[in-house]
Amino acid sequence: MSNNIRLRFPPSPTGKIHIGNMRTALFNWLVAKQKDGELVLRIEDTDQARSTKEFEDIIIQEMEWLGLDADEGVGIGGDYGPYRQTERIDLYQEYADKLLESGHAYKCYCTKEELDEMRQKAIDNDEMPRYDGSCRSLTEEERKAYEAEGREPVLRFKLPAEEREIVVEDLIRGDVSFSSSVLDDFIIFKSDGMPTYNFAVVIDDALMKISHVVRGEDHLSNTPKQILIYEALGFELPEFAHLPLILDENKAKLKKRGKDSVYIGEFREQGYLPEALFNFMALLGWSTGDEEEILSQEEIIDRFAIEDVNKSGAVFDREKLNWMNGKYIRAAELDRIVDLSLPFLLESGLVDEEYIENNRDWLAEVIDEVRTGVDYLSQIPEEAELFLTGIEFDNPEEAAEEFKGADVKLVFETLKIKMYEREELTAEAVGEIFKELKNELDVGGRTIYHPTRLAITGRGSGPEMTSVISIFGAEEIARRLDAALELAENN
RNA sequence: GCCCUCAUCGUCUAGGGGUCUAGGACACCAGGUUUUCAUCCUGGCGGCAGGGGUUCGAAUCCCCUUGAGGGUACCA
Repeated sequence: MSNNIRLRFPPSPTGKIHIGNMRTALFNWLVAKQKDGELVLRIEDTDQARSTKEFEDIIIQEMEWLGLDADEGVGIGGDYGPYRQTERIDLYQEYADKLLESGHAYKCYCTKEELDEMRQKAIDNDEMPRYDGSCRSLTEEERKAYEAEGREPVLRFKLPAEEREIVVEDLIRGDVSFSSSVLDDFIIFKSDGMPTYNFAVVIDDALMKISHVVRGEDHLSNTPKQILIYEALGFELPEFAHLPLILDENKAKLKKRGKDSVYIGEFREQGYLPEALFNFMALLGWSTGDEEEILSQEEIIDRFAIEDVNKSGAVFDREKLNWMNGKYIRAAELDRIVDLSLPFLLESGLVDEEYIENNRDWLAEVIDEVRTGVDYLSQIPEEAELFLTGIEFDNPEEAAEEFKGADVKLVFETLKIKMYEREELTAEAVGEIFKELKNELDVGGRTIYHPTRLAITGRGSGPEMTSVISIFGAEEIARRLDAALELAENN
């Protein structure tokens, strides 16, 4: 399947991966899948101070969880490796040398302090902070003198002498043009021997034969610099597409550390379903245009087009994600939801391994009932609690009063009899029993339902009574009814 | 400061000159189902940032203003 369509997702492992990054990965994946191309996972770890292997593992793990499989890259291999930038230094060096030879780059010995001073002075004078090019034409003696001082040079890209327009042809935004005069001689190799982002990204994308560069809008302003490098090296330009950013509740670029965490791992740990997150992320900046928003992976791949992506930023709306996730939870195979819910139940202490072993079917019934009310699976325990613990009234005296009411005993006793009359106590059967109760007994609906619910669940509200009774079974219900009556007599 | 981008209900969006008294989804509100909560169904509230043009006719095209965001690092 080689049609020269190649995309890449190049995260830097300097933090846990969040919604913003993953949405970019998703869009790249979608284009690759749809155009029958390949997706490359490249790790941009040139920031030695902040990159860690641990974060790299997290990225891979979370992509896998969401089903965003790469065809090539770190952890997978391929013909264009290595795929970690720190393992590609020789390559960057090689192309940097070419630039040096062709006169497109030069060594700069200015220290960070000198640069900072220069920048500050410019800002103070209300001028644009740009590198002044003082090392542009150093003599051999000056160079030697600096080296004798022990200064480690950086490599700077030399801007074209003549001012010119640099046009980024963007699939989403159309042509965006920049004047070279707003750029300065930017650094392509750091003094620690690492390439800078703008340089490495060009070398990698070119050498890895990337055809489509799909990335966040925050990279748009850097693109002209990269285009200059492509040109200086005689590389062919890829297609560019700059995605709108995902914003936080304050409409600012999503931070790695916000009020509400947006790390992918936390969504997983809270019991969000990967397909729900997938669906939701796809709709951040893109839409099919018609009314249905619950879309399968296939439908999304089928209908996605990078050209249809929005230009404006999208606020991450957790409410909508919750709604969507709830939909998916209700629609999913019960078995799977049970498997995914068990760890939460275990953690809550409501059940233990042995209990699960012996009561899996019963737990499945409970979970099935309770899943209608949750947004994510970590909410299962609190919803399931009333099925898994004994009755405890918040206020026993008040409860007792409720049970002392006229006809309550009659209702309870009749209910018991009718339950035992049934072969199978399905929710439908219980429904019929309640109807009979209402018809045969001369009591109001409230007298039937409210005390019954209280006696059985200890609460004033909760899942539907017919389901609760069906799930517990006649015997347990009878016990609870009796206990309630007893409470009434003793208070 | 300078450069770039963006601008439709609170939020995600449809809309690419007339069919828009602007459609859908989430949230919210009301009603129905469930004599509870939730689910589910129905209905409602709510928006083209402002000002100029162009045009017989602008949410749609152009300009300005305003606002928001991004970039301007030996971060990526």
